[in-house]
Amino acid sequence: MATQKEVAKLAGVSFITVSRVVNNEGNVKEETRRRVQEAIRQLGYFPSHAGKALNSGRNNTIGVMTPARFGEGMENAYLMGILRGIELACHDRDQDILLSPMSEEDPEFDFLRPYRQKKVDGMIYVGLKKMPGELRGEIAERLIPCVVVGDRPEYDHLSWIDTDNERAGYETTMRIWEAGHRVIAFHGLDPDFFNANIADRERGYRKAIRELTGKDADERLVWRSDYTRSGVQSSVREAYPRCDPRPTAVFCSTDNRAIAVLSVLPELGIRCPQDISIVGFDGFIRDIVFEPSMATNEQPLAEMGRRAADILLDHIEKPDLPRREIVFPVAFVDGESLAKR
Amino acid sequence: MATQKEVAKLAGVSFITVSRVVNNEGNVKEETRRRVQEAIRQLGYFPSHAGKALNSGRNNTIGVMTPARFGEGMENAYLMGILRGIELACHDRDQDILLSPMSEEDPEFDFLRPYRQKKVDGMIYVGLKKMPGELRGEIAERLIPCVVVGDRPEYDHLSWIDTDNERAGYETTMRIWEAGHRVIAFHGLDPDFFNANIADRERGYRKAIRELTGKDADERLVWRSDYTRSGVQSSVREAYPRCDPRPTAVFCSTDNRAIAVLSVLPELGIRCPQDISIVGFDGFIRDIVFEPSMATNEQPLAEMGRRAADILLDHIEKPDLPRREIVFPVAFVDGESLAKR
DNA sequence: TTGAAAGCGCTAACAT
DNA sequence: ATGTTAGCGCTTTCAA
Repeated sequence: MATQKEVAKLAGVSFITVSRVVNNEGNVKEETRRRVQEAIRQLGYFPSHAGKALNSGRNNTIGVMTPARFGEGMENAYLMGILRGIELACHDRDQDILLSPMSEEDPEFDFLRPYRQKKVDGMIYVGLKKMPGELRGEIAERLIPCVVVGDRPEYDHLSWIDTDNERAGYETTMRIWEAGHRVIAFHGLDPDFFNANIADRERGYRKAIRELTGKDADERLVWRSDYTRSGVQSSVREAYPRCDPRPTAVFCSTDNRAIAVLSVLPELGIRCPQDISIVGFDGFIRDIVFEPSMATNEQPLAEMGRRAADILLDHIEKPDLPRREIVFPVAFVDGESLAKR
Repeated sequence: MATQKEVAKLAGVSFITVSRVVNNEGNVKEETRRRVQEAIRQLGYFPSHAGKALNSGRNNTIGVMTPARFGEGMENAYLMGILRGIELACHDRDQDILLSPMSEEDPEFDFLRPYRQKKVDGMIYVGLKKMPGELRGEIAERLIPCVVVGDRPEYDHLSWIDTDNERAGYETTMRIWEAGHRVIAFHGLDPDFFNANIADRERGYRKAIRELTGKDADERLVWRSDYTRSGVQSSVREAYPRCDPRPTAVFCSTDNRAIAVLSVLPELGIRCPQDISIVGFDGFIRDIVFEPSMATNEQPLAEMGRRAADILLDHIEKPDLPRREIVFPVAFVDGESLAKR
């Protein structure tokens, strides 16, 4: 592919003039400019990224680091929603996105590699799991432009964007109560796993229950499992019959859980919403499950991704900008799965 | 961040020795190597990508170009599945993935930009729509390493990977027939749109019907709409009552369509699977819709993405390799939505 | 208005 | 075994 030099030769000027034309700098006679442009067109010249990057230190590329992986089906609708927003912001600001396939199982995985190689100007961490401590330390110390999405690493120099999961958990529980339910179960995550979002939702649930009943939540009403459908199903099979009185509503910490809970109801001989109400969280399945339509909570994923990228790019351009902490609200979406009693 | 030069200074050697150590070349005394490594560690040196790329012409990055965008919810489970596979291959072969946010609405969008800038070594086109003709021409002419996924641009130098949609459409129709159905509708796409996959599935349907009945398919049984749920719904509302006799099964060209069809049944006073069977295509909702569980067809998306990336990387490494054309089989997944009669 | 020289970080080729 | 020179494509001085 053609280089500046070749264009220069064809146009009968020096390569620096080509550079000037390409970058729309002044100080080029109109006729020269035209000649250069013609040569560019003729040779199909395109400025090479590497030369530019080497020189300027800028890549016009941001990295997305995440322990979450692309999956098939629903698995990673969260990551996809965030990426959608990042993409929009990057489109507006002429940036590309670099995905570096790394997995935590890798003994020597290093989320920051793309930055260390100067392949990207900054990074967005989409953290369904917590960001590793050493990573936080290094990012803070070396002032690496970075924005965390979906977690709140209270750490200097780390900007983050999150939704108010605790509040959403609280308000959802309140809403279920107001619909007339007095025994409300929560379906969360096994303690072997950790997920900040889910933990926050549970905290909100507990807080609401405390306020509403004057007592701490009955632990028999807090159901738990791993991430699998079968795990959820067996947890419900076990936990439901043990509850006394039986819950009339289950607040599920994710839509996937809500679906799995829904699927196990027939064998327990109960129906939704006649016998039990179900509320989910995420909004991923709103368009898919429609009988009953699912009451859930929706996070503004695209908006979050977009803000993350915008903040990151601001940081990159002006390193002294103060870090940002943004909490997005979660929107409740009503559905038939939540019935009045 | 430290450079080779600084490391060299600290270790008391010349920068070329640092390069040798970093690249594990021979001809370095063990003691020198150790000294250099210590200096590298101390300074946290990491080879810069730009310098290397400028020199070698290789970026160790492949681009993914696609008119499909990341979406929220189900919208782009297809793209996500493919990306998953690309990611796996790239992980194995130490490559990164570049996403360049471009949209066709953009007057001056140019899918090849990242390649022209030498930001990537090759590209994968994930084509739910057909690849624009000029693009195909340029790629072929300039021998740009490129693999097309989900379409078959019969063109020199263009490798592609696709699933056998026509055969899947044919076999699915056969299967529905074998289940005892004699009036089988097909739900496809409005002619205003084009989607090679869906068109192929329809072709398979028509072929099977011709073989089975000795006649061309009854056009009243070929339903069509745009991509929206409400579009699908109203198409069914209109088309179903006009059929005489009424179909006992609908072969939907995508799962999204199947869901939408399912959702409109109540108002038509028919139930699935008792009154009408439904078969989908894609397998995206297998884990979500379970009453009835959906009979569908699954494409091996991750495997496809993986092969695409592998082929692309082979092409990049050995430009003279012949182009590849790979057809993956589609797997039928049985479900309660397809009932015997 | 144009150009020459130097340097960004790295490696290949050629010394020593 | 180690170092020197040159050059990848570009931009930033500085000079004409």
